[in-house]
This record gives sequence, C-alpha cells and structure tokens, in this order.
Amino acid sequence: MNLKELSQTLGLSQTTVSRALNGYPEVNAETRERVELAARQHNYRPNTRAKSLATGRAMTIGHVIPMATKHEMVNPIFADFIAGASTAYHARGYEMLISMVSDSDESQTYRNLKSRGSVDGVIVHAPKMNDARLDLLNEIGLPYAVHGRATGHTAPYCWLDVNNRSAFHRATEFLIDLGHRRIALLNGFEIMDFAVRRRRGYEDGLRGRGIEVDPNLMRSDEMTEGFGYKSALDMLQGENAPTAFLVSSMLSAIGVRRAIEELNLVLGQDVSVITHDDALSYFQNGEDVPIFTATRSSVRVAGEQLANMLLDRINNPLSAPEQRLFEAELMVGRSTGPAPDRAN
Amino acid sequence: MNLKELSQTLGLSQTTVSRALNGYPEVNAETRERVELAARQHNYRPNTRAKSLATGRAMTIGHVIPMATKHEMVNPIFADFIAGASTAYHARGYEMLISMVSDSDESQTYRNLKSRGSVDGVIVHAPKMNDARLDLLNEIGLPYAVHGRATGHTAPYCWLDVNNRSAFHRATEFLIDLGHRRIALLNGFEIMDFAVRRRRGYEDGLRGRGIEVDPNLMRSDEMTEGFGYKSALDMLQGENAPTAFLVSSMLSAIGVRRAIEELNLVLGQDVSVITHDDALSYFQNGEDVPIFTATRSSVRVAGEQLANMLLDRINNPLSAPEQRLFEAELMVGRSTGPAPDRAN
DNA sequence: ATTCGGATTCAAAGCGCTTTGGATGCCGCA
DNA sequence: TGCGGCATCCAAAGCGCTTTGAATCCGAAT
Repeated sequence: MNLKELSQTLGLSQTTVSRALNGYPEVNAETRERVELAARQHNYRPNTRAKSLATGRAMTIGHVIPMATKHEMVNPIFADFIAGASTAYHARGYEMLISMVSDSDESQTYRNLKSRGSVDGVIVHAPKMNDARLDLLNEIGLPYAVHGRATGHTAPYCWLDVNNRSAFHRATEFLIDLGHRRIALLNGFEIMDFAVRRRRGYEDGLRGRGIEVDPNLMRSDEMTEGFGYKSALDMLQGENAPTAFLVSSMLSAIGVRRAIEELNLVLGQDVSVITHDDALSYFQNGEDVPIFTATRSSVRVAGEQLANMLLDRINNPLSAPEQRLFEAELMVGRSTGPAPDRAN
Repeated sequence: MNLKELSQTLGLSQTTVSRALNGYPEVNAETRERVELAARQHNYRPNTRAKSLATGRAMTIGHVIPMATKHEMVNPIFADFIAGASTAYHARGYEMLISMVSDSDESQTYRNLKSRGSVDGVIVHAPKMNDARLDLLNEIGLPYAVHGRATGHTAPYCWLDVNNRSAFHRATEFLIDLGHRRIALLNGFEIMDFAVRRRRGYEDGLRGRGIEVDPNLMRSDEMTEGFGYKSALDMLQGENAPTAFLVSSMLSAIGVRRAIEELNLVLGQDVSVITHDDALSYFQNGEDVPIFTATRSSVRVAGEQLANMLLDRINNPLSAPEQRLFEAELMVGRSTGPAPDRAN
C-alpha cells in the first residue's frame, strides 16, 4: 500500500494524507484520525527512498569501519559501539549504514556516501594523528562526529573521547604507589590518536614521580591476545623484568595473564596488570570483583551519546560542534598488588 | 552534479547518459567514452535514492541483529560475520543496513524494512528452533538467508551452517579416545538451534561409546567468560568432577581456563578443554600451536558466502534456495591431553 | 529514386513521496 | 449584502533517476 492508494481509499488527496501523517497543523482533527486509523489498518509505511528523495534527507547515518589491511582485523569494540549508536538512531527514526573497508579505500567510501546521497552524516572511527579524513569530510561537506580525537586537526569538530591521558596517568601512579618501579606499557599502534595519549599519560606518570622512561618496557602493536602474551613472555624472561604491566586492551591483558601463568608466576602478586576496559557486553571484566584492575569506560554509552551528538549537529548545523570528554573509572580488581620486592 | 546537469554539459539527453553509464548497448562507443570521461571529471555518481526509486531495487541488504534483552549483549561473532558479508556486498555494489534490536521488536523491524522498501533482502542471525521469523519473512515476501538452520521449519530456505553436530561428536570422541569419561558440556542457550545440535553431537558421542549422559555435567547459558569460569569452578570442586570440558565458545573457554588455574590445576594435564572457535579476527586461538584444541570454522568466511548466496537468490528468485554445510576442522592444541587417572 | 532496417538519440512518463500555491467553503463583521 | 479571514483541502510540480515509445539519420537494398 502506497500513499496514492491510501489516499484513494480515503477519498482524500495525497497532500492531505501526507500532512495528516506527518503531523502538520492544517488538517482537521477528525480527518487526521481517520487517516491514521486507515494507515494502521492497511499497514501503510512511507517508502523511505521516495521520502528521502523528496525531502533531501537520507535519514541514515553511515559508519565507515576501517579494517587493518594487514590482518583484516576488525576492532573488537566495534560491535558494542554500534549497539549503542543503534539505540540512538532507533529512537530518532534514523537507520544505520555500515561500510567495512580496508583503510586504503576509505576516502573513496566517504566520497561515495556523499555524492550518492546515501547518508546525512557519518561517524568517524579510530581517528589517527593529523587524520586526513576530517579534512576530506569538511571539503565535501559531509557532517561527521569523531569517536576519539584527531590531534593536529585545528578547526573545531564534534567529538567524544575518553580522557586517555588522565586514565593512564592515574593507572601509572596507582602502580607506583604500590611500589612498582618497572612498569611496562603494552599499547596499541601509535599512529592511533588514543595510543599516543595513553603513552603520554604513562610517561607523565612516571616522570612525575622521578622514574625514568625505559623504551625497553614499551611495545606498540595491534592489540591482540597474542601481542599481550608474547610481549609479556619476552619481557618477564628478560633482564630487568617489569613487575607491572599497563595494557591497552582486555584482550591483550588476557594474553599477559597467559604468559604470567605459563611462567608459574601469580597475577596480582608477582606481577601486576592494569588494563583499559571498554566494558564490552560480551567481555565483562568479572562480575563482582573485577578480574583485572582497569581503567574503565563504556564504549557502548559512547556510541549512544556520539550518535545523538551527530544527529543534533545535523539538525542544527549552525551551532558550535559539541565535544565531550569521558573520565575513565579506575576500578580496582584482583590483578594488582604491592610490588614483589620493594628493594628493587 | 546530477544526471540532468551532466547531460546538459554534454549536450546529450539524460536517457543517453544514463544508458552510457549503465552499459546499455544502444549507445555509440565514442559517445560512451565521452560520457564516462565527463562523469569521472565531474565526480558524478548517481543518487542511490532516486535510482532505487526508479528501479524498485534498494541495492541494500539488511542485517537484523538480535540483542538479548536481558544483558543487552551482542553476539561477539557479529563483527566478523559482518566483515565477511561486507566484502561480498562491496564487490557486488550493495550496501549494508544494520538494525540492532531487542528480540521483542524483531518482527516489527522486518515489517518495516519490507514496507518502507529499505532493503532487498535480509540475513537472519541466530536462528532458534521453530523460528517464527522465517514464517514472517515468507508471509511478507522479503527474501532472506539464514546463518545457521531453524529446525522445524519445513519449507526449503537458503541457509549456511556449520555441522555443529558432527563437530561436537568428533570432539567428544577425541576426548574419549584420550581416556576421558567425565566430560562436561558448556553450551549456549538451548533455544538456539546450534546449541541443540551441539548437544546432540555430544550426547551421541558419549552414547556411541557406551558412556552415560550425566545432566550434572551439562550447562547452558549465555556464552560469556563468566559462565565458563563459574561453571568450571563449580564442577571441578564438586564430587565426580569432570576431567574434560567441551565448550561452545572461546570466551567461555577462557573462563574455564581461569577457573582451572585458580584451582592450581594444569590445563591440558589435569583438565582438558576443547572449545568451538569461530576464528574471530581479534581473537586468534594462538599463532603457531593453538592455545585450545578446537573445532574451528571461520565465521567471516561464512558471512561472505552467505551474503553471496542471498544476493544470488535475490537476483534469481526462481531457483531452488541454496544450502551449504561447513565441516569444522578439529585443531589439536595445548589444552587437551590424556585423562589424568585412567582408573577413574 | 525510394524504401527499409539498424544504429543512435531523445522526450516524456513514472517511481512514491513532499510541498508550493492555490482553491473552496464558511463564518463573522461592516 | 459583500468581503476579509480562517480552516481545510487539493492539483500539480519536483526530487534524480530509469525506461518506454518514438524520432532521426544514414547507408544498403530494391
């Protein structure tokens, strides 16, 4: 059933029916009820394509998810972020279009989305330092909101981020307070903006307490379980082994734990671990007491809020772009304890 | 730049330009080149909305992802499945629309997608026994393909599944061959079709070797880390503890390992574990030797193939619906070994 | 020279909706 | 009685594309 048929059934013009259904005032209350009833009875729903052709609004938001060309790996936080965003779209009548694309094709994808009129705006995932995508989006005039920040981008833009620097700063100090002096950092790729900020927080934390930063204790790679495992195994067996690890993802932290156990050490006694925890729905950090002491911030909540920020921006393009900074919680779990040998 | 403007620039009619770009034969080779060149220069791309309004094809596939209302948990395999499907869509000029919706709203979502003309077909995720969604989709005439199977649905439909029964059968026999007699099953919710099949494989495996099925050794719940941990802790501390676990997901298997280690037992010696491994990109089961012995089947490959099957079906509705059954590989890793006490 | 058919091209209708710019009818008021 | 104004409704244009049906041109066949 389309609008034409529905209006014929009712003996009204398409104009009136359309207006009745879209809540315009210039239609008799009685008529409106009649229309709404008929629409419900006939299960009428306006055709999205036609509607958006007529209005010029796609009522759709695009998510361009970069896949590391190397491993074709999808960021594990993606599903939860999307789930959060989805809630917002659903509530506001928007749909969600997803393009997963190896990072080399990304700019083509944005251009396509814009010129084909498929979306009204996009969420930018995984921003890098001096991210070229933002310039592109400005150039082609596609509204966007960034999950994270892109250091180096000067013009104000809409973003939502976790205070990564402060989170890792606090985590570092927490470990130092427990007597740790040799603290390793297992970080994500340091082209990623968040990874740079985390490192800065870590370094500031050390230096603030007069501890020298040791490059041997810092690794940066794709945040897999294997990365955590191998790095930890390696470092723990080497000379001047760390007594604590600061890890950028739960997944890698699980790898670290595997290494610790393989070496017959005890987590939280011989070796302490703090991880960042995105509070993924399928990857809870324990139920009552957290498995890992963690800097925690829900990526799902981030998704929902950022989606709303983008929609606000689209519906009100002249307002200043909103920005939002989450502070991560430092949750104490069972993976941290006093440094084993204070004399160290 | 739209078609009208482009055709004016070229001094041609819209018809000719449209045909030139869409590869119709009735256009002069020279003209076509001229058109293609101009289109490239002006960065012209047809408006999707207008195109699909005119053709009646949305060139979009919907994925309706159910979220367990209880925990709002998203199935962790989702991202990789989507990544695979995305490859197929990309290659064939389709886009991907995602709706994440708590399972109570699902049928409304399908109805919407259909009557608003947003998609040409959908992928059905996480089929249950006697899944009502398939009847609904048949009724409203929306093409679909199922990831998994829905036991009880009689009419033939398009699906792709892993041979869960045989995988768990083989895994069970593998453990029995190692001398295990008390083998626990940590399964997903048994409303889910795959979970029922896995249980059947497990039970058949036991009975085939004359081992009685013990309900105390079977649990079924949401496949989280915590579920694995708690179940294993519980069972290992109880009387008649199992010597081996058959687990439905890597995540839960990690929980099982945590329990094992907390009890100062050794994985692969005191307790054996086999898990199903969906070969998730961000969750590799070790690099050289697998951490866990596993029944393995790539959910990403499944996504790509099923997407292609759906597109084939849409473009050729009269052909018989295709079906595809993957056999899982049984990969031997470091989590299995002979039963500790053969006298048991 | 005339006709025919193939190769090209075009004008216009149509996809299902919104929205502009009137119509129409009715009431109150001068 | 006549007119302005309000409430209500409608016809038609337009969004950007595809596609039908027809026009045009030109060389080959009659």
